Amino acid sequence: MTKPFDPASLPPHFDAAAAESRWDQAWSEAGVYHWDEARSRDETFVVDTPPPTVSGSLHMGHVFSYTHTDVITRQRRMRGQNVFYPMGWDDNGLPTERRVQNVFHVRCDAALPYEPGLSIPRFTGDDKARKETKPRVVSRRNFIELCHEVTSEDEKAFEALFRRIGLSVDWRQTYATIDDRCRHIAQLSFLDLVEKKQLYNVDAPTMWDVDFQTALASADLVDVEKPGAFHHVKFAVEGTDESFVIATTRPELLPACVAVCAHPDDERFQKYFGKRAITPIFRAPVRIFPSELADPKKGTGILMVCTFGDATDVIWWREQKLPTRQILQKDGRVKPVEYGTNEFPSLDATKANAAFAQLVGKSVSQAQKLVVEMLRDPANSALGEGHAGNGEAPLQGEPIKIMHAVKQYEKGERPLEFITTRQWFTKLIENQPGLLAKGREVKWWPEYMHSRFHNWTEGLNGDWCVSRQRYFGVPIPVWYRLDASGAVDYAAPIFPTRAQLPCDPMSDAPEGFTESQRNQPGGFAGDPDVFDTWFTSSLTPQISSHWGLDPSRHAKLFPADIRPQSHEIIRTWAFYTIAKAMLHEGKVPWTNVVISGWILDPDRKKMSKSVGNVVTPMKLLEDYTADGVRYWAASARLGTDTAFDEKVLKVGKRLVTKLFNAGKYVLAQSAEGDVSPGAIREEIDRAFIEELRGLVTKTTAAFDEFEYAQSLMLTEQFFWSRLTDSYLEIVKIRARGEVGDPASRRSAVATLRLALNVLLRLFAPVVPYITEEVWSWVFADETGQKHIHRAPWPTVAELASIPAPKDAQSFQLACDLYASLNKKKTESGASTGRVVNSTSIAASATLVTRIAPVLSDVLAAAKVKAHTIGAREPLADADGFVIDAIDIAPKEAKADDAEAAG
RNA sequence: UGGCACAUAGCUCAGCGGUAGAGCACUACCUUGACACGGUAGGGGUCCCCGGUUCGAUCCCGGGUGUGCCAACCA
Repeated sequence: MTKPFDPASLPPHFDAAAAESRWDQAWSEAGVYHWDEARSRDETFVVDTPPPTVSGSLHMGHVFSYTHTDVITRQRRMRGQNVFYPMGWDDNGLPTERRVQNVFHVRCDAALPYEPGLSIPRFTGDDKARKETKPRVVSRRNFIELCHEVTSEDEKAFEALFRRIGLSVDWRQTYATIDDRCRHIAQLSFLDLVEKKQLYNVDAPTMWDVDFQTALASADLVDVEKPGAFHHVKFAVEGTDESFVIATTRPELLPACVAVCAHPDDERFQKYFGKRAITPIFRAPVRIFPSELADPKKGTGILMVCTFGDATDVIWWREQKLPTRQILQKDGRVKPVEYGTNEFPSLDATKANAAFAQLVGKSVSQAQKLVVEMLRDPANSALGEGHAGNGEAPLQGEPIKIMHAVKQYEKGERPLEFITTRQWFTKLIENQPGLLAKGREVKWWPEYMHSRFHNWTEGLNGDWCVSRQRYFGVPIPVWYRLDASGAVDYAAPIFPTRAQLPCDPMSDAPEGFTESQRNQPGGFAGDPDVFDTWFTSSLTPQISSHWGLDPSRHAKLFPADIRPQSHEIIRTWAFYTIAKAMLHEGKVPWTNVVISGWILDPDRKKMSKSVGNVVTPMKLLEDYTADGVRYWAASARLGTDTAFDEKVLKVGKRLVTKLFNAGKYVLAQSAEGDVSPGAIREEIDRAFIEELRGLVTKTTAAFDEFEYAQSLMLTEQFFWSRLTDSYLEIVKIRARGEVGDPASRRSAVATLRLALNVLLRLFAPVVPYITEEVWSWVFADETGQKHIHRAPWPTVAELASIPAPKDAQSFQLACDLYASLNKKKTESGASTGRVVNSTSIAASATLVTRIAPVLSDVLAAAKVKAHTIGAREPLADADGFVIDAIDIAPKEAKADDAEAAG
């Protein structure tokens, strides 16, 4: 006898919310998702989880991609792999910095000393009070402590949501990108790269955001379409009576003009090469040189080179060894300079200085207006006596308005500037070939995502600026000596020893110095800067593996097996992670990158907080259950952007309900004696199992290619259309013992139970709650696998003991005949539940023979009392079963239905 | 301007060298003992356009068009 299972003990409807919290707790207590440190690397599956930014909230885009990872991970766990699935929190960086400033009304000053035990209350005042109260200024270390306080709350909320959606994370393996270990490993990375001569510091023009006042890397930039205008400005050619007109969108940089250039083949300007031009207003003599980079068709074909208007200016400055005339300071305003010096030569220094004085302290846009006004004044012409056109205004015509793409910081508002500052750089350019090779070594899913990496890497045009002039981040672990006059010696930085890490050079003194020597002549100064957040985030595989801290753990967890992420950060996160792994150990950081697409809103726009079109998960989890939400996420293939569609969630919830009901029904079927797979002996049962074998093969192959959506679709189709709509309906009567002998009843019950058991496991990675629920009713005890998520993934080998059917199509034929009978009933205006007194069936001779072994089940299911079946020419196999006649019994009278009885 | 991707039923999406699929929506019917969050039957598509390869193309190749992304362009 089967194990007693009383379906009546179950609630009529599945209470998903209760089950979710119950199972989450049970899984936690049982350690179902724990990584086993004792098992070997080759048995282990390591996930390099994306650490979400914890300043803010999670939306469906997060749920989407994290579910993809979880589905893959769960299937690996069921395949017996020792899964390492950590979670990180990215709290390092600007978003947290801003939030902490607001929450506590504080500002950070890296120069201040650390105040141990400092406690700052939350700022409760209104906006007015905020304006009137001066923010409390704290040291960087104290600021970081405050960041921890704020982010730990977000972390709790995030963890709760991630648990609710059933991420099978090993919550013992967590980190925050600003915690001690991450700081330690990031600083170790810095030291290692210094030792490997892959890191250097240099005083050079750097991409700079004037609002945040920090250096940037090209990966931090975005293009923004902005209005601008071409200004046509006349320059004179020294020692001639000639002149030419340049076009510029940045007339305010005229005082920083250091040269003029045109294409070498441009006949209009060839005669000027080697001569000097004279700028208007400032009357600075500047070189005129040829360059292939100048486009004869653009503007007027001849242009001014300034220090620095854009990236090309930097190239010309470097290649042509042009002088530096930096007129913008770090806040984007014009700084004081003096004309008539070597640095700022002028043929009329008095006039130049008078003009420039008006610009000092002005912003770029204010300066532009002023310069344009000056250019309208004929007195400011570059053209001296003897020049044709002497006496006209330098500005030729009105500025021509255009829209053009301008690079700016992705989090910023104003176009970036190039400002000469001292920064630390990681070498990329000389490593380009190696990086491209590493990109090919990694498997990309989908494969075409590799081209994103390849294109970006191939297009690199500078090293990676890793220093940022911010407060909240990992400090750059460097001090500099001060000479007797107090000047900083950047040439020989002092690095900490590895034992000193993690360290904050603004709070800690270098070895051989005492704190009293800080900022004193002959003493030292700490580097006030922090790392680019990607400098730390690019180490997530090493952070999880405790690189540099625990060699044996590192060997077990590095490189990782998969890196899940979305495509817009291939150029940042994926790229930098590959770069770090290569530079440190010559390895790839992971063997597979799996790329999730985006969730788009119904207008096909990316769901993002800044656009304000995000859908938050909580309501959807309540309405459609965690499994329903996961079903939605798992329905989308890797790499594919998907429009958010609530209908899919509905389908997911329906599946959950159906699994609950089907599970309940199947497990309620019982038979005397053995109902293990050995009892499966009927032809139709074996034919059904044969199809199940095909499903197991196909879904397993799909998962091997990370095609979880394909696996889900196949499993769902099989469950719905093969099991519940067909097989279950056809064998119902036999399973109830109303037809056939006890052995055939056992065969039906055994088949139903085996199919349910297998299907639950195939579904488990996608819908962990309902599958665990149904599993727990009977299978948990029966198999000894307490949790389905540790139960083995189904294999064909596991089904090998069940003999193949005589005819692989037996089940399909039964379905065909059953459908034909149903169709005939429907056409006759009767419901499919009606009893058939008699019917006559015709088919090809082969079909008549082949249907025989499964005929009784079909007739029972269709409630056929009497039938004839015979071969008829010229019916072919493809014609299927033809129902010639059907005699449907009158509607059965119900005992309690007087009307129907009459 | 270049690279990549996508273009299939009203909607969201599968599929794929052999004359089109699912779910939702729609129509008709059925409260049958797991499930009406169900079932049965059905309507609905020049598989973006034009060429080519092939016995045969929605699928492969070439060229368009449209959409999205990534990059270049910033004088």
